[in-house]
Amino acid sequence: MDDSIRGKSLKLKAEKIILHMDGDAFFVGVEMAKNPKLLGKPVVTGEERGIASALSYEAKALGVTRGMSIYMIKKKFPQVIVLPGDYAAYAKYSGMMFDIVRRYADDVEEYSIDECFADLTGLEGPLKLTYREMAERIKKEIMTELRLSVSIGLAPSKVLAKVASKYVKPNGLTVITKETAPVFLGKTPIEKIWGIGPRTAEFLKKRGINTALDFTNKDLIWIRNNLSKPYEMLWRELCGEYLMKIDTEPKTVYSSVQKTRTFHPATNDRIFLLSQLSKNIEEACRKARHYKLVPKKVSFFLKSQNFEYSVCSFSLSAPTNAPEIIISLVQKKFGEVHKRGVLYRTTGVTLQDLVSDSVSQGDLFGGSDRAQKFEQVHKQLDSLEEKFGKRVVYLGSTHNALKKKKVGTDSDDLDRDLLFL
DNA sequence: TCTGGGGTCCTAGGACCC
DNA sequence: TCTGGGGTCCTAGGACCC
Repeated sequence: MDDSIRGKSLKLKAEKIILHMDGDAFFVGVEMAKNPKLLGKPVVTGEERGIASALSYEAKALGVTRGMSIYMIKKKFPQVIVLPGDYAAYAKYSGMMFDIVRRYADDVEEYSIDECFADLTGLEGPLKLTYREMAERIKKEIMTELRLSVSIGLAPSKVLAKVASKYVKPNGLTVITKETAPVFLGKTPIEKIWGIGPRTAEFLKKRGINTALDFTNKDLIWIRNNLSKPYEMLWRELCGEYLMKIDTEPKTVYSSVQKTRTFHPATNDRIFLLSQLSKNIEEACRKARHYKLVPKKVSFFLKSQNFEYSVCSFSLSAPTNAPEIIISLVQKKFGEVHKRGVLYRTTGVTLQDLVSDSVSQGDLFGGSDRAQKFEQVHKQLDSLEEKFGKRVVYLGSTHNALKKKKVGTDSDDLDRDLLFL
């Protein structure tokens, strides 16, 4: 075989074809699929949170932006239709969307509720379709079966596939190859690259790197000397190397679980803040129990009006997901983060270093009797709540968080049965 | 971006040891 | 008392993602 031909065929074989699919204004898209009367209208979701989480392109055209307060939207744009989020529906449509991609590819990574990656490499022959035709079919099936619009990018690496799917949006289909990449990268501002946030973008711009092409034109030595480890992989992926693997495992393990709550007006009230933390802890523990996980460490924080964090973290002598234990420890440490005269807007708790509860149960030195009794009680309560719907029972220490909740008060919170332990 | 909520990974630097 | 050098482990905090 001629050397140049052999070189070429090896290269073709090595080249990966990665698909990235991104839902267009996904939450709003699902709302329109559920209720086609909304099509063509300015729609936003996020009413329950008080800020816009997704906007239809019509709403965007009016000047509504993501994160804008619902109050402001209703005042300035009375024609906009404001909807509460319907997360169960989003999850359902998300699953159906990914199943359509699975008709074509075995290896699909569900990256977020509205995004996935898939490996199409080598499917041209068996499917008797070009890669572009596969993407076209996926788009068409999602549109006709689910009435959803998506944008797709095809490229030899994940990072380039992300560039491609963003390049034309909504309803786009963009193919980038190693050869054509410079054209696309030259038109992509550096801050639009997946993995480059505001801090790194600022750092790079100061050094004259304004586009993704400027970035790939730097040599690898420069990247290594000036940036941290993950950016080398980013650089190589932008150059067309396939390094970030498709991860098809569904997410069932967490290394941490976090619950936070913002309220307004900001406050310094100890009792109120502690009751908010108590609620955070209850909810985080509930989630940990659901995944049969127990934390070895706990951290909690107060965030001030100026967005300054005061954090406190501590290890548990024995892992537990019984909120009573954790609440009493947080109460003891509260003084370390709470300062007089500072107004706080957010509380939060993170359960860290989660391990399987079966592992910790078998431990002779494991939980105290007290902790294990609480854990038993919560197991019972969890199944009770399965039956009667969520939030049947709250701890007494959480009572204040419900009573004093200022925003988005749903009145039946107050009527729920409270259990004082 | 006048800023909600839930995650992950990496790094610098301290503690501790020889 | 002052002085090295080197290794490991852990933690806090930064930066990023959707």
